[in-house]
Amino acid sequence: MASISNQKAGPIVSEGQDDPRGRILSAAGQEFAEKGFEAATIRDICTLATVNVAAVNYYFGDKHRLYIESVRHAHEERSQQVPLPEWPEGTQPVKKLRDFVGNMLQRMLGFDHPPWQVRLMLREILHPTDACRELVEDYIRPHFTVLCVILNELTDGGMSPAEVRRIGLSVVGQCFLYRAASDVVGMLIPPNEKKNLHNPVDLADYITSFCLAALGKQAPLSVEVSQK
Amino acid sequence: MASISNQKAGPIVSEGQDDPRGRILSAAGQEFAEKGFEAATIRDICTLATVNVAAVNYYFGDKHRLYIESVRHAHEERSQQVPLPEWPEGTQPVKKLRDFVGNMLQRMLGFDHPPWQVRLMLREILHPTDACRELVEDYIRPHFTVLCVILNELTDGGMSPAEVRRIGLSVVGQCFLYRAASDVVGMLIPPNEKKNLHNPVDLADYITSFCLAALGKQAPLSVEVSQK
DNA sequence: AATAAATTTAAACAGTTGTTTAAAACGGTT
DNA sequence: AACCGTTTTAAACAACTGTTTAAATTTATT
Repeated sequence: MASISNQKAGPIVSEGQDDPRGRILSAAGQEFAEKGFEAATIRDICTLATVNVAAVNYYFGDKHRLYIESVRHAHEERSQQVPLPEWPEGTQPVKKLRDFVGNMLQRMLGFDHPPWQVRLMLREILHPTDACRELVEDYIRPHFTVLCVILNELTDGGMSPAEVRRIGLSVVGQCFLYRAASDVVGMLIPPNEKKNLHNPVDLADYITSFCLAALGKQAPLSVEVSQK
Repeated sequence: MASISNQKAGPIVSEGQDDPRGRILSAAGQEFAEKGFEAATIRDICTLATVNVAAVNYYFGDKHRLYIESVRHAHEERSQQVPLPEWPEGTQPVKKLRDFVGNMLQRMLGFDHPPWQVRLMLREILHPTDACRELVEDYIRPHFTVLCVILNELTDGGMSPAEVRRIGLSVVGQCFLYRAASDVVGMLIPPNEKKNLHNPVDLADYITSFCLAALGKQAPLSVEVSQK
């Protein structure tokens, strides 16, 4: 007879090594990341996952629910791949900020080109769908909160939560540009400059310095010749 | 017989008031901006433009060339809508920077919600296609160059072009986040905070201050209680 | 080994897509 | 009024989309 999953979407359980569900999830993530929800086709996904076309509907119900699961799968994997750093008690806030920025850039930019997990999450950030809320609550907000705590420590609690958040967005924004608009950034600067300066380590040093200087925790980036 | 335009794509010329070409261009821009290239359909575009389905192929050849023209049309319109500010000779670099940031935010964020021209350009920046190169050369690079000149003035030529560009990207990045990730930003901060602080004017003041402080051209944002 | 459930398969479904066609309507010129 | 090229139209095209079907196969349980 027909399968049960037409109504409830999915078999009882499957977490093996070569389980088709996992292969579909991975293939779908890559296709959605590269082409977006509409342009990615179930047939391409199933070919990449070496399963039958009907497998998507059998395991996930429909394309939309597959997409939701793909985004969840992506940020869960990425959380394990690049976990937040942990600091021993008494670590200098300055070091924490530098570590955090380096960690964020590492997670966003990756080692060579960014993994599909990040590109899929990025799509959801730029053009949010139903999957966005969970992504924000389970992935983005926890990270952002850590940053705000560091910034609060750094400024000895001398700023309001709103001010702290605004500075946090300044930190994130500087990193975010290199990820979201990487192609355009690459067109705006000379190729060798991109090679030499635009790597996670040097960028983390620079962005941290920029923010520390703005907060008066470090000498300004520019030697001032004349005061206004 | 059949029309000539199958090979050459487009009639001789049409720049009237109610020309169908212009209506298609406008409708396509809105649809592409909202849904992206794949999800936007020629039929929806033509319905919105109140022309026949075949009009797109008659005037533009195919969907892809219509998209290219739409992006061009978008940034040309936006250049006229929000032109770069002009300063009388001798204007303080600090004021120029503040004006530039305010201008950029105004152009990106718009008055209420951003116009479709900006959202279409944003899509092209985030997921570049053939239309990207022209967008960068004719729109983005000129703006970025102006910013770099201002920053160079501001630091009295005391920085290398590469350093200037990097700081320029810090300025742009802070603005860019509020536009590209506006939904997620809105989820990360309290609603009233978004209303009170996240408008072009206050954001421009803050971002300018942040950068001026980092460059030592203004007092730090945070009063320092203890030096490291 | 036999039975039942779970999974996989090939084929088909109905709907939509971008694009093309050939005829009709339009607008200006002689 | 007749002719011309230009524009607009309704209809059709083939290809592709997500989804469903019912049978075949595998897997597990008795």
